[in-house]
Amino acid sequence: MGSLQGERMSGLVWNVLQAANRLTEVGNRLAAPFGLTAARWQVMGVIMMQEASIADIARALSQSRQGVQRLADDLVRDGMAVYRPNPRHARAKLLVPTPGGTASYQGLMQEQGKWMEDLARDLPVEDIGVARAVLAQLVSTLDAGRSSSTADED
Amino acid sequence: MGSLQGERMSGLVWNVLQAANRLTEVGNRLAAPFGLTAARWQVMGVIMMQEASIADIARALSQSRQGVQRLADDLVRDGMAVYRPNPRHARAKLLVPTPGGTASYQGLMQEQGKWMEDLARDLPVEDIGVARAVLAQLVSTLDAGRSSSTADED
DNA sequence: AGCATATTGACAACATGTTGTCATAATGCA
DNA sequence: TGCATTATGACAACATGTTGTCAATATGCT
Repeated sequence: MGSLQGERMSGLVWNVLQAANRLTEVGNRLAAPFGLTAARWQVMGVIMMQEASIADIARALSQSRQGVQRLADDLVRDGMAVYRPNPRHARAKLLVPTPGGTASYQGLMQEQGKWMEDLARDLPVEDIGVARAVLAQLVSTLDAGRSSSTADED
Repeated sequence: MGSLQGERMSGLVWNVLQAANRLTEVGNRLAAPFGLTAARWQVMGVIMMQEASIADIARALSQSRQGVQRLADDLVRDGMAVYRPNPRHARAKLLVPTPGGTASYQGLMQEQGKWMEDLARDLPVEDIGVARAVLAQLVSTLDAGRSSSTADED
């Protein structure tokens, strides 16, 4: 029954999940010295580009507003970011990095750069490209399937 | 600063994390009709091969005993598995699937097979192989780095 | 046999994500 | 203008993972 194609795909899925677990774990270790976590780092990444409301950030990360809300509150509590009034919306405050948050983020990005070069050293350049294309296609297919079955979310 | 190799690697990491999120989400939707979740499905997968203690399962999945313990208790509560005395260890009970759990798992695996074939349809066979190799190498490198820096865990 | 060490399960605290529900603010259309 | 719809934030419940701690059980070595 199980087609050869299907078997290979199952193996790929397993590799993806394993890799994601490891990457998140290392990401957390990398971020800890800067007072950040992998998840908060992601949020900082969004607001470093441009100030954004909670809902904006959630959309940028394909996550729920509620989850991002808690991360944002944590960042504010830790002095990494602050809420600023939004001239275009009374409730949707804008989250912006503090100077300290900016410094942490930039230091962390520098560490991440070194880490990425270490990881890339073991892999053929062209294979990385192929892997990216495969995963991008996979994400695209999965997203397409989602929008067809459920028309609304949140 | 950021090398080209590093940039490509960062992109790959982002693709991996995105793909893992989607896969887990779809996995949960797939498992729900069978009274399972993606996480419990994984645990069932281990004990379908061979009865195992909580610690055995945790090692097989590279997860913490504590996390697996809760999933196992959930499976037992839902009638998917039962604890059986371990002749070789007074405390380390063995987790084994019930007939109902076995039926759910097998039905789910059949659904998964169809899903995998759908996903594989969009992708060149040889590219899947390359992607798997890249991710396997990545996992290997990440695991190697972990064992060198931290000698003990748990 | 006896004791140090490792393994295991239980319990607690926490980080990260989800969904559901509600109230308020913004928007668009008759 | 007024009203239905949408967008947003807040709060709660839950699923899944982590780490830390403790007690009980095995195991191995002298």
